[in-house]
Amino acid sequence: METYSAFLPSSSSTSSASNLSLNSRAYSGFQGNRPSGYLELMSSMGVPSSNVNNVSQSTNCVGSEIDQVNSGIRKGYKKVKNPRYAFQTRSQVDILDDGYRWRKYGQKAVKNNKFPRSYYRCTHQGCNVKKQVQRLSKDETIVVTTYEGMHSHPIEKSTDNFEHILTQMQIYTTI
DNA sequence: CGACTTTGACCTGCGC
DNA sequence: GCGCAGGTCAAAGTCG
Repeated sequence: METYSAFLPSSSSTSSASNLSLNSRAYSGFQGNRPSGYLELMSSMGVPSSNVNNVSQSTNCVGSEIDQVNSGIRKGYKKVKNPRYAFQTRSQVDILDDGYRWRKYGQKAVKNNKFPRSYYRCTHQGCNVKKQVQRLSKDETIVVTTYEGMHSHPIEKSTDNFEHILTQMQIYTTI
């Protein structure tokens, strides 16, 4: 899971300026595949929404990465190479309500991080999208959410609030 | 009772 | 080969 860390503010870098540059870089890397920006990107990859009540202040779309690594072959699942997309959110809570229903299937302590990483799977039948949620130890107000895979079904909740945030994110990334 | 969380065990990949 | 870290499973527990 360290592969996407290059997209995250590696040093102190919670400043907006630093995030901005990182955002732009991450975004430009995406543009080849998703020319319409984050809103469409997230929508198409199945991360369309969240409840703004959970987002205390800013949602910095820092990480976004196609990490073609996945877990190895094991009973019941195969070596699939799904794209992964990481987002950094400044939030008081770990779980952002993105409109989908998730079931937690694991939690692990992470090295060099006092906060555990939580593993979630979309509960929709036939949809095997996963996400990982982890809080940064160096700045515990920041939650990093990594999505893996694409939803094969519509959103289950209203998404208005988060779309507003996404719009702002899009503005950020297009500067 | 079904959906969900918790948590220890297990498996795999990787570096040494 | 060994140990570590990351990722997943699955049984047990909790909750509405």
